[in-house]
Amino acid sequence: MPVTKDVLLLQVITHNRMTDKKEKILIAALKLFANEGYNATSTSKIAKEAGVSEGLIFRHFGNKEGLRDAILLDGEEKARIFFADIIFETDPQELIRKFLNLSRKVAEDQEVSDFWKLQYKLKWELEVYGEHKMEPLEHALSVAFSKMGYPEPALEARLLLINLDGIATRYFLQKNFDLDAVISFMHTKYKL
Amino acid sequence: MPVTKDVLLLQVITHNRMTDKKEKILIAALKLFANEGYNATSTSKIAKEAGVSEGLIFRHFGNKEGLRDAILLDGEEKARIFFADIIFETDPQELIRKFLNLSRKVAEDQEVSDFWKLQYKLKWELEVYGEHKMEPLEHALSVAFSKMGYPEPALEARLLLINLDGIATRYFLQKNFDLDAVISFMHTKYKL
DNA sequence: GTTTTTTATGTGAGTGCTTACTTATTTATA
DNA sequence: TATAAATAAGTAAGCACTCACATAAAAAAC
Repeated sequence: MPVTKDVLLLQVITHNRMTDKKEKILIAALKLFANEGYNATSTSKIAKEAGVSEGLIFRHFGNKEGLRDAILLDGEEKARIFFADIIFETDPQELIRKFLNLSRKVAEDQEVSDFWKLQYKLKWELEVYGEHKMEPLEHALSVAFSKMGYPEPALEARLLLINLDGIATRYFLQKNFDLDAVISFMHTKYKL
Repeated sequence: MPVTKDVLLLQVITHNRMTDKKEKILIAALKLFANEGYNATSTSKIAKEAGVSEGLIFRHFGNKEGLRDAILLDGEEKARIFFADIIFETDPQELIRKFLNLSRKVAEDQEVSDFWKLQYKLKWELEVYGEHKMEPLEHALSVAFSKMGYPEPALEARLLLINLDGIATRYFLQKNFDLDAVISFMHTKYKL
């Protein structure tokens, strides 16, 4: 069975249900990890924020690392959904355009913004990049650049993704970063 | 008195001297903060790594934050020195070439690598970008692009610096990142 | 359909250990 | 000998995690 957009969406709809309190722990941990960092957030703090006994964290997730991994696993799914619309675009120009619009889409929604901030924060705190998450996107970009006649589509795709990491760094950390100026400049560079 | 390369270098040579053990603490803390993170590194660990009693850290730096700030302050100076050779280059093509060579220079020296890794790690842990550190470099790049006839030199410079942040993210976090492939591709893109 | 048994969910007071930091005392240097 | 540098041995607070126990929900037995 081939992987399609519908299959990706289905995987989220059929996601295993969980208890109210378990979900509250996940939401509280996501918020605290994103704002204070993983190591700086204690399990007692998470329990307090979630309105739950501390022991329940360990009942559901085994240990603190288990809670972290549960959040990361959930994140992989969210990321795939977030990229699905780009990956299955057939027109190359439109694909690049949609890709460049990613950061604007992130900036528009506070919850989405927090999610990606956490992803980058954890990357640096745990020192794992998780390149497999970006691989389908890189491949789709590479195909698009190839269709558009670029001489080095694979490298062109990689460089564009590296650029996205740079933009994320600035957007989340530099207080007066002018996102629109940079994105529209990139539009002209790629002749869109 | 105008700021020149010599003035920048002088500031390091005349830098206040410090005791052996104080410097050992700074070196150990830099290494541990860079590789394990600020919150994940205990003062006792630093003392052990430096071969020094734990109390000495607090005698010299007051508290853990004081040690962190001392490292960051030292870092601003190191960053200026590191960029000086690029900023005072007059030939635009050579300036861009030297800039693109920065990451290779970082990769060559473990201590320099630790230093820049720490800078980025702390950026994310403390959520401050410190754009003023990069401003002279951005200005120099902008002038170079202007000399080379680029229509939007300021934006071109900013995009190149953003790219550097992306490259740093990959270089420090993605285990199999091919730095040389990306850098040499950028050389061709800028026709160097 | 009610009782009994089993399982899943949840609690809060502990556990030993580590943390950042202090203080009293000794060692080196000028 | 006076002052600064360094140490060893603390301290209270906070950490991740455990455990005996309570309750609620589901399954099984009658």
